[in-house]
Amino acid sequence: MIKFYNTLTKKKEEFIPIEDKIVRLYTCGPTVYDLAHIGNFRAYIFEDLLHRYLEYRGYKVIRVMNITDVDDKTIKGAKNEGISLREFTDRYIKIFLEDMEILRLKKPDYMPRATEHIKEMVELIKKLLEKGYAYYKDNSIYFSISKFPSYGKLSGIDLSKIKVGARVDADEYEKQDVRDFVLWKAAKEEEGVWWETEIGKGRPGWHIECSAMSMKYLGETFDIHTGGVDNIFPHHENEIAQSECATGKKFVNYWLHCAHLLVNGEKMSKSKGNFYTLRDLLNKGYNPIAIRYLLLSTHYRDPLNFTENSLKQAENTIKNYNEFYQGLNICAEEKYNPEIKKEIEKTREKFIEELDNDLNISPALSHIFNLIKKVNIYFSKGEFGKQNVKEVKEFLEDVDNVLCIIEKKEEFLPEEYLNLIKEREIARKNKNYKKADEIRNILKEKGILLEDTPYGTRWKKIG
RNA sequence: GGCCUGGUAGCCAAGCGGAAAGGCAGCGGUCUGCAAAACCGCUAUACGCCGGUUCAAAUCCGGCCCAGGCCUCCA
Repeated sequence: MIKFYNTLTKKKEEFIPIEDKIVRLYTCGPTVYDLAHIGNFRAYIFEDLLHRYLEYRGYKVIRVMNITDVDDKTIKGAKNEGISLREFTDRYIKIFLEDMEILRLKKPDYMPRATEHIKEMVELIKKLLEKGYAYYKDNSIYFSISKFPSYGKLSGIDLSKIKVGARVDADEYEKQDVRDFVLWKAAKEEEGVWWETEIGKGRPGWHIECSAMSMKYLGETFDIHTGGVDNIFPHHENEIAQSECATGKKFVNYWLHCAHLLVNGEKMSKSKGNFYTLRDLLNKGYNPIAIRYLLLSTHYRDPLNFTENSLKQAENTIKNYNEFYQGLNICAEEKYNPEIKKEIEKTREKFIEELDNDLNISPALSHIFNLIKKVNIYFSKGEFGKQNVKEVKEFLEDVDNVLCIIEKKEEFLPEEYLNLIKEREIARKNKNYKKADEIRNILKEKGILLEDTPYGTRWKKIG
């Protein structure tokens, strides 16, 4: 039984999809005006874990990740560079997709762009106008939150306590009530970005795209909607309001939000100089799989404190994990140890049990490490066979459908080195240790480390 | 000001009422011809601080301190 913490009910609840064995999932995606930073990727990695784990548990997942390619920041960015909005956002979409691949983020089934769904947004706004939930003011269209009594149910916000003032953009758009939010922004000459539509000349507000696109691809009511905690209010609250008023139906059953990432215990910001994009870290030589692992290994609802030190630790973990995975290959014995299979199955059960519990990844990982320890004991005692190798590797590959941290390297050694290794094994058998050590040192200088195991000598490349 | 998180060993991080998972780093040992790897042991009488509830608290309650988030377009 899978349980998720639902922001809407503030409780852990059993997950029951609307349609058996199918999950309709909407994950808030990027606004493509700049490179995504690791804080953003924390959210995307959480969404990736959710996606992969649901599939691991046998669900067919239909997932949408929106791309916000029209908003104040993208318009401004394009204008600054004197290029079209399309050209500008295309560039960042391309980089984003590359970054996703580097971090092994599973591609959603749909990645709709806001600018390609103006028609759907207009339809939705028309519906809200017809039903009296929206009103025109100076050619912009606003949603009237006073018409939706349950406004605030997601964030638990008390409207009467909303501070009116500093952060309200008073001069730009006139609203009846400062707490109302904009559905459609009247065209502004200086922006140069607008669409001629039935509801007027203008461009969409931010919230409406997610409602329009999620409903288009997932239906008027769907299973899961995710994002960062900062999206709870106002973004997701507004999505609920506009969607439920338009359809008269419940919008989303489960709302999942991930906590923020901190850097050295502080909020990441450009002025503090603790701002990292994925590219920054790659340029420093960090292993992207370690970045993935680090962002993955803390529970999604807990704040994650990112430091380069912890990233180095993650690199070591990933290195050890993969050396274990690779290192089993040396064993080609015919013998079979039935205990291994039992341990694997126990581990698999615990792995599932933990992740079923609101994606509780840390203990799930600890069970895998405990298995590795047990396998190492049998392995070094010589109580291991090639069928066991296969079993263990298959298990790690199985959980890797969720974790994606195995680095499958096809590494080859030149013939002459392989011959040296053979020579050394003969020397060792003849107790000619001087020669054996010489060969080992020669190879070490070439960056090849030899390890003698009960099953023969294995090698690995060292950095 | 209102609402909400987190503060567990050198570092990262689980546990959330009944004898402190796991990872990384370090030290000592076992194995090994020697290494490497692995394994074993040691590194939190203790979970931000102070009180309280309880037979029993890291876990519940109150207060305080620190860090962070949201309060109209930030994942």
